Amino acid sequence: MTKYPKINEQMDLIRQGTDEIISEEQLEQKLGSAIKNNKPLIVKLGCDPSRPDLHIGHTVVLRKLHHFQDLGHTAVLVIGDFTAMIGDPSGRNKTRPQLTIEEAQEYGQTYIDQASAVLDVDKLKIVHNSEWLSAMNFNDVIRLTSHYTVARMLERDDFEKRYKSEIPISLHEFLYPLAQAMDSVELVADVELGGTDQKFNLLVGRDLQRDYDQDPQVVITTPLMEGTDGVKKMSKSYDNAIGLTDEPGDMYGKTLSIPDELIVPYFELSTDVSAEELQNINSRLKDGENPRDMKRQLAREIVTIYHSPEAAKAAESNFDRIFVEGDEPEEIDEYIVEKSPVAVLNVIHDAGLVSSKREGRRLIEQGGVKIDGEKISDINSEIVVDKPRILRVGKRKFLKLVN
RNA sequence: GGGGAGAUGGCAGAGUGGUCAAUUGCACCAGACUGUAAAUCUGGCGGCGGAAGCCUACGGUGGUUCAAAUCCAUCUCUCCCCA
Repeated sequence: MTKYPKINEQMDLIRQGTDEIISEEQLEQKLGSAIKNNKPLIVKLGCDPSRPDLHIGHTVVLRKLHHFQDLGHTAVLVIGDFTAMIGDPSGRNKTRPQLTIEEAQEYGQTYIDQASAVLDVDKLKIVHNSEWLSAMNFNDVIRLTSHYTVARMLERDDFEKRYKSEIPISLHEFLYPLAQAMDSVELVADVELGGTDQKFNLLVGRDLQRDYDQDPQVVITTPLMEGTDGVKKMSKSYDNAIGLTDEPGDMYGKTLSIPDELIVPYFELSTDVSAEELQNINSRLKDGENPRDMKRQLAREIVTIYHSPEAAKAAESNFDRIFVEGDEPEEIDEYIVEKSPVAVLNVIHDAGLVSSKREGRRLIEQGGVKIDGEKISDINSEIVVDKPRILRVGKRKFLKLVN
């Protein structure tokens, strides 16, 4: 009669790769009543559509949401279009552009498209928080804010830090956690997921639900993934992210550039390898096997998830050609040159391989430009395109010159 | 409402009349090396130019000066303290 796995089996899966569950007892209770009443749990994940470029760090929590889908529960993705329209000023002197409704909608869709690599979109319930938040009037807002105190707001880590280091905090930023909590009330969420940096916001949801006489949601946080630099958390703005829409070659290369210590965490958080396989990788590393081989496997896994096994294979052999053997890739974009003896500097500039001639000069001076494998040293060098020529700028940029 | 401090290149943060296209660190790019787009070392890191040089730039605008990121006025924004 039951379509749900046993509670302890569910718990095992849920615990995998999570940072914290607040609280496990409540979760078990909720799972129990879900089975008893044959009523799936409402599992909520909010997303910020203002930056729709997802990277594999985002997929950690999406993967967790997928687990709940697998267990038969209702996954709800809340597109934070309302909050995105207001424009989060944190970060300062950026004057972040406020999104229009259309943009927020469009970005939301992009988000869903990318998330579909990890989630079961057909079973996903998607809502926009503008549906209820924009309907609130000032009276509602005041009543909402009265549920929380300034002192409690300042408990939040980043608010506290900003306050102490004299970085401005706008009043409306205090409304963000409340708005997000309102989403939980509106959805009567049983569980809310988020990265560890979201813990505060998620907890506010619990408090608010209690005030609204709801059973408080269980909060589950997932670890933040470190970026490819191994120093900061993964983020597009730190330029240390592996984007879900990255080309296979980029994905593969970026993965190989991670520090060795990140191999296991990456496997754990961003791939679907089994616990046994993870164990295996761990012991191979301990036995002193060349970490490169594990890293290559990791890179293949990742490219396979977002592209295909074939793309992974191609990316790998391409990588070997270029970086291991110093050879050219098999496929190179063509660029048509109009007149035949043409200055190398002009070509690399016109073709967009460098952003300015100044930069092109620097590269030539430093020996970073090659034609058919021959280093160019003279800034005024011209090239005769009597046959296709391979132009290489730096390590990774190639162009086949034709006429 | 009163008083004080500040706004500098992607970020952090020096510089307080010429020697400043602006010290330094991070990030970034290239070269060498390497299992790697890791680490390390070397070079570079506004634009045009072969170069000399020129142009644009230190929150906005206007001014003083032979000369301003630096001085003055004003505007915008931010932080702190007192009420």
